[in-house]
Amino acid sequence: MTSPRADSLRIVLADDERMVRTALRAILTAEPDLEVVGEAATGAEAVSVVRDLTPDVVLMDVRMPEIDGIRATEQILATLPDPPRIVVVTTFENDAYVYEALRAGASGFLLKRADADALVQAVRLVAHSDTLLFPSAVRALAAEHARSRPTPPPWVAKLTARERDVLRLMATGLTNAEIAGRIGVGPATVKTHVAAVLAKTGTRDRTQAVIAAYEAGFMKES
Amino acid sequence: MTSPRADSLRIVLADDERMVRTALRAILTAEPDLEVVGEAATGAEAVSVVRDLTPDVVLMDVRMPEIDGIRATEQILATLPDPPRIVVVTTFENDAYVYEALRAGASGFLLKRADADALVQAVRLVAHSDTLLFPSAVRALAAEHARSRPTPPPWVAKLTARERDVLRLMATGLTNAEIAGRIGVGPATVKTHVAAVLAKTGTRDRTQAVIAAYEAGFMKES
DNA sequence: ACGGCCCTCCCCCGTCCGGCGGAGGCGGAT
DNA sequence: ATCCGCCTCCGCCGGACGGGGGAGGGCCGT
Repeated sequence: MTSPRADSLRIVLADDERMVRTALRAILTAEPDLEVVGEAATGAEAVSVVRDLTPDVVLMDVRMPEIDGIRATEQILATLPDPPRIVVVTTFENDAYVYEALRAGASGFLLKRADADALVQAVRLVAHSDTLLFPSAVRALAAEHARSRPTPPPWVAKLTARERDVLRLMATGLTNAEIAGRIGVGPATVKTHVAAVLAKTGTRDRTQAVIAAYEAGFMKES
Repeated sequence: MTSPRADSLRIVLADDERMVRTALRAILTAEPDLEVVGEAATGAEAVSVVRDLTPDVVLMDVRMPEIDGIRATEQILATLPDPPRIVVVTTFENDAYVYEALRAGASGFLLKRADADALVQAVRLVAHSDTLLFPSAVRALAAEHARSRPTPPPWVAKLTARERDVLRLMATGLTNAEIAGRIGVGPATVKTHVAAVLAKTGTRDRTQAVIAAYEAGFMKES
């Protein structure tokens, strides 16, 4: 897709912290074959800067004001005919946003505490090739991960402790009577809790509630 | 962990196809800072060769006779005090083994059709750093992927096509009547299929059946 | 031609479930 | 001191569900 100029790699930095941009620029410009051609402090700015400068590689922070790195990545890849390779930069590994960014089409990701050597090699690597270390397999993996994620359910927070207990037991296949025996209350009480769970989850029967629990990843929070 | 010699990176190739080893050796030895110190044609051989030569990087094929690349990776990482970085080499992306290899502790993976430039850069990268492109986040992702796999349920095969349809619809929260309307049969027929599903899955009600479907990863085979 | 499997549908019946409205106690917040 | 949320229970009712048993038709392999 992106064809790097024969002379040097043109890079755009997008990060809301000036210090980070400065540090990245210092590291990258020390290399003769790398050139930082632009910076952006917000996602929106990143989109327009990239559109104007058509760099080879974008180092994109995930957490930025206005438009975050994921949306910016989406917009860049969707609107540009010959989009740059986008490397997502984050402070924490296991950042959930990273997976979404990869899903959005980012070519790689990078921790801010990576040393200078790794940084420049990564930029060169991602610019010259995508058959390696980030083939579509990883993107598919991330996509799958993100697909099972996008249910950061709003209702979980609204459930009371008791209702959570009951839902958890519902999701193991117990009947109301069995749940009652398990948590040491009367069957009528369980019915009340079940009704509350159904109302708060927006489901109409226990089966749908259990499905919602699974889809929301509720069963993994054991 | 691994501390590369200041002079050059010592590499071991493990692949059952001689041609592949030759090709990799040709590419790598063309670089002044890379040195191929050993080869192995089987997983078992790879383990002993690595143990003897203590290289910095191992390029490991996944599919090999006797012991495959995954087990070899496990054994190397488990038995050596200062293990090398292991890069898994595969022909096909989306190779399911790749995820298991990453889970076993491999530092990266590489497609055989990767070009020479990408190959050498990847080797350097993986030898010098792991804060980048394959931090533990990706490994955790691979682990999660592998963890959700090992549920190849025995009963799925025993379900008839119709019963699979019904189970799939059950797991979307539909009632028998709704399922009947959806697949264009009478409610009585659906009841029959549901009963068959319950019997074959060893569950007593639709809720437990849906749980079984989710636990078995049945819902991902859409 | 026959048995076997699958899909289709029927009736009866007992149970479980979910919706309705109501009630008491208890603790924390205002 | 009062209100509000949570937990605990009660009865009533209609509908959905699951078990049991039976039956007809189509397809396939023997």
